[in-house]
Amino acid sequence: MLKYQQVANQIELYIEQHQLQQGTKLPVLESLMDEFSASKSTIIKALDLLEKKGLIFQVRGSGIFVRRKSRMGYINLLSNQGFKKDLEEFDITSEMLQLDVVKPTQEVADNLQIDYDQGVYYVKRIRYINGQTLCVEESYYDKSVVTYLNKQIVTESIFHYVTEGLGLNIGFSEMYIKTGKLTEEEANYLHLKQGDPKLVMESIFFLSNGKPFDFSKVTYNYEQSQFFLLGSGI
Amino acid sequence: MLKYQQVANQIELYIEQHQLQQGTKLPVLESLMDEFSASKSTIIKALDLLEKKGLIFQVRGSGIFVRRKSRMGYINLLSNQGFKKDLEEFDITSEMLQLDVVKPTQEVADNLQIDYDQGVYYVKRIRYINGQTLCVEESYYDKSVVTYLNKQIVTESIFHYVTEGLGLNIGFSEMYIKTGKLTEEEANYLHLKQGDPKLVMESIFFLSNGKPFDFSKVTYNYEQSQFFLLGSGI
DNA sequence: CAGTGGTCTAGACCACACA
DNA sequence: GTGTGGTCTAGACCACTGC
Repeated sequence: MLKYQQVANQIELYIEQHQLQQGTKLPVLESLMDEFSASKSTIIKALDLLEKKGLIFQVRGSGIFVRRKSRMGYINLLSNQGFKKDLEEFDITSEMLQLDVVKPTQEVADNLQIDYDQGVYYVKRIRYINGQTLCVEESYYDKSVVTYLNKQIVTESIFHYVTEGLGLNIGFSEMYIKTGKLTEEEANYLHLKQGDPKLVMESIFFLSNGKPFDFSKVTYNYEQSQFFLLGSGI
Repeated sequence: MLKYQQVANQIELYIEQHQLQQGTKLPVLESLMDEFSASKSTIIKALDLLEKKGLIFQVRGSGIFVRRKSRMGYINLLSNQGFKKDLEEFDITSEMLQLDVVKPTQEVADNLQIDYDQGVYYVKRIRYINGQTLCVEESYYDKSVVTYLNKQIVTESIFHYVTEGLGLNIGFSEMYIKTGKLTEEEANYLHLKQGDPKLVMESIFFLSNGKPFDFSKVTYNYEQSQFFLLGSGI
């Protein structure tokens, strides 16, 4: 693990364990440099990580301060990207409804940047949060990248399999969010009524070499889902 | 302006003007260092900015590549620039419905971290996109920070006034997103029906010293609004 | 004006991609 | 192995905050 990540983790741990309240000032840079035997740049890089995570904020000429905790019960749009680590915090289970190799529709082919005659894995799942229906998820995986899927992989974590099993690196993602009215089929899955509100999130995940490999459409239960997002800088 | 921002701007300009396509490889670091007479760290910091913005992606051991453009017509949740930049091809106007100094409710006082007897500015606005109602916005400003507001400021840009007119620095923000059903009043404003879907976004904006000064609740017309978000790293 | 965070540099060394 | 991006360092200097 990189040094600045280690430093960040240790500072984070310190804040948690000492239950530092919002506004508490952390030691000045020079102290942190001494404590962690690191250069200024390394400390700053660690602090930038924590700032991005929303734990602290830095004020030039003044100090480094603990930021208040954001509201509980919201899903973090930027850390909960389907990655294993973030899903573990909630009690999320999933049930597979379908797993097939299909020809992509134009929409899917466009988003995955593949030809219409290339096969894709189609996966349909329902996810539950603490036993309640959270969302219906339809995912398409480029079969030339994700060469094999089975029920076990799909029920556990596809992303874990992609990174660990296939040794691929996930680089970045795009997410699109809209609201609309539930169709009859969606309403049945979510135990809601047709015409009720839904939140639809389309995501595209890219390998670190820029190749898109996963296009997903997720329909959320509007009663079970709320999201949050931290902004920094302007 | 800082050097790494300048470098980032120039590279961005270069990509735009040469209409570089997705996957195009940019010059290697050393070339960029020469071209901009900057050190490696400075170039990397510039590239990090562009990566965060979603313009490029960097692959260790391989190169720096242009990322594809994301879909048009979506509002960037992280840009913090209002809608102007994302929807600049559309015609956005806003109408002020109310501007008053009021006592905060508990919800407002909590979010702005002030006492119940401190005054806050209450601003209610409607925003239109191409003549259609986009959203209804209710904002509360801590009056001890935003000491004065009038109709002109509110109709133009409050954030511009806060930064330029009052000389304050905006530091970071929190955003909370949920969906629900429109109330009768909201439906009237948005020219939709009671019970139709709505997307509600609550935002809290903080000065760079950590003081929250703006708490806003925005109710979007579900037919007119869609959002996007770029993820990077893991 | 003292204290503190941020930028910038030059260079050593490391980690990964690709052929 | 070569090329390329990333980490890390030590130190000079800059910019902002607040007494």
